[in-house]
Amino acid sequence: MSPFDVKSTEALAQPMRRASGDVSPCAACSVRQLTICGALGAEELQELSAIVTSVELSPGEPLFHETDPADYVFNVTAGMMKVYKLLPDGRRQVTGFLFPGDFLGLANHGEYAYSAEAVGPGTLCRFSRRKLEVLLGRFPQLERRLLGMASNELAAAQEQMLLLGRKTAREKIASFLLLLSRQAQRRGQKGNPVNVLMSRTDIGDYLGLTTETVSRTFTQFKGNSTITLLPGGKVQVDSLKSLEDLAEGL
Amino acid sequence: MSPFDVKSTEALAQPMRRASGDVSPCAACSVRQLTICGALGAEELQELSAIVTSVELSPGEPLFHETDPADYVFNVTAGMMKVYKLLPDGRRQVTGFLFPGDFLGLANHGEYAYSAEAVGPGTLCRFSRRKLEVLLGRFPQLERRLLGMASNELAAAQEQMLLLGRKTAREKIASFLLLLSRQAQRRGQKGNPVNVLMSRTDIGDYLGLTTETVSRTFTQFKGNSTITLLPGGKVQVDSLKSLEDLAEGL
DNA sequence: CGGGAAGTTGAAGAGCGTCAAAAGTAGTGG
DNA sequence: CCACTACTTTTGACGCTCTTCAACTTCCCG
Repeated sequence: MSPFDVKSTEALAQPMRRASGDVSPCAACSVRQLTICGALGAEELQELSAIVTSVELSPGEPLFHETDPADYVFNVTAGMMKVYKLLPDGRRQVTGFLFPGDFLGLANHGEYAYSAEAVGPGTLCRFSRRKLEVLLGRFPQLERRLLGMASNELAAAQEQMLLLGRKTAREKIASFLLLLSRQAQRRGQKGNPVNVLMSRTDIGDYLGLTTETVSRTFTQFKGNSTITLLPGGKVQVDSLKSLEDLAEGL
Repeated sequence: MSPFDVKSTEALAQPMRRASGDVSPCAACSVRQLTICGALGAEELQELSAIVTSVELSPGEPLFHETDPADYVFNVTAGMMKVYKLLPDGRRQVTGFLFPGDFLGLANHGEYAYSAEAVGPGTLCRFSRRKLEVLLGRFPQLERRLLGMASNELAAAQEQMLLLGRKTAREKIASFLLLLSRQAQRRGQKGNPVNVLMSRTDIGDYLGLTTETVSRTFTQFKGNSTITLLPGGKVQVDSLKSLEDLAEGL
């Protein structure tokens, strides 16, 4: 992958394929191709798996907090994480929802730049930052992959700034539903109905809105015949065209 | 530099120092230490300078437009650039102001992910993306530096999302003035008075506000004895404490 | 079931946007 | 040097979107 030319990850999550004789748990990892580990061959992968430990989180359990010493970096392997920043009075901005294959652990002066916690139950791979850096020096393709992922995140961040700064509540919600749908499709799931696993509060904190406005806007879309709210947090998109037009302000 | 641990660039812009015998223009570059070029030794620098051309821009002149084929990447060497994204109806979100040493050219599927234009007169170094990628493969420290810069930008983007999603107009303007002041100090200039070189419209498009609100908020801070507006777009900070408290919502 | 959290709905209000006009600033040419 | 124009900034009045505060309903999970 070119480090500049950010192709959205076309690779789909593979079903577990554990060849007999594999000693590395990473070799069987279903999200390997989505993340930095996909850049490595079998032997290199084994070195990587030597420095990794698995972390399991319960719903709502924090992984780390902004300003904690940033000794580890992580890879989501199952579930969904949210990362966010707080203002002193408690106002919160969710800067992203992370899915299997996504990478966390960006730091600033040795401290995490944001907080991270599990939305539902989740599992992650934990790498010692120090040890991973040694491997980065030895395997340049790891670094290249990391750069590609960072570029991707940067493009997403800019799209989100456009949303936060210039879109209306309707446009924000429409964009959000489309984003969730497209992300699901990239992970090989179906894009409709959309699985909205996070709470209204989390959605509001991601879009710069209150829970009430999020709820009202959903209701409005329901009245529009744009969506139908299904049980279990699923949202059926009845008019994709409507949603796409709304998202772009048309 | 660790690719994860993003240290704010402490290096200051150096005055031009051209040793006799230098053949590479890069060797004399005053912002070299601030950007990827600082990762290279003299010989490597010469290879880099072989693939670079200089670009001069007049005030307001575009460098590239979102969706243009992304054949080049750039380094700002003088002046200030703004990068932005547009909605179909013309609403604009400025995602960043770039200063000497900053890097541009992130792409998505071979197309630029945002538009870029000069604010005042500016100059940049232009690299062919293709040729630079070859060098990246040969000089891993270039890639590491690039990753460090991308991580820095990512942290800044998250801070900006917090601002756009959760801060009030007053908090946004206060944060903006502090950001400009700190950036100037990092570049070795003095942080007070703050040199505000961009228009009210650009500020508004950066902070998710209208020009009118930007102007009104400046007026309000003036009445507060927090700032004084000086001719030439300079803003004198009279009470740093006020501004810092405002920025954090205290 | 039953209790608590999450979500929805309602009414009122604030903050920021919109529209309009005045004041300031800069550049141009006589 | 000043007048003229064009643009940017500031100020004012008003309106609308979204927030705030509150009550009610629905959904979970024990």
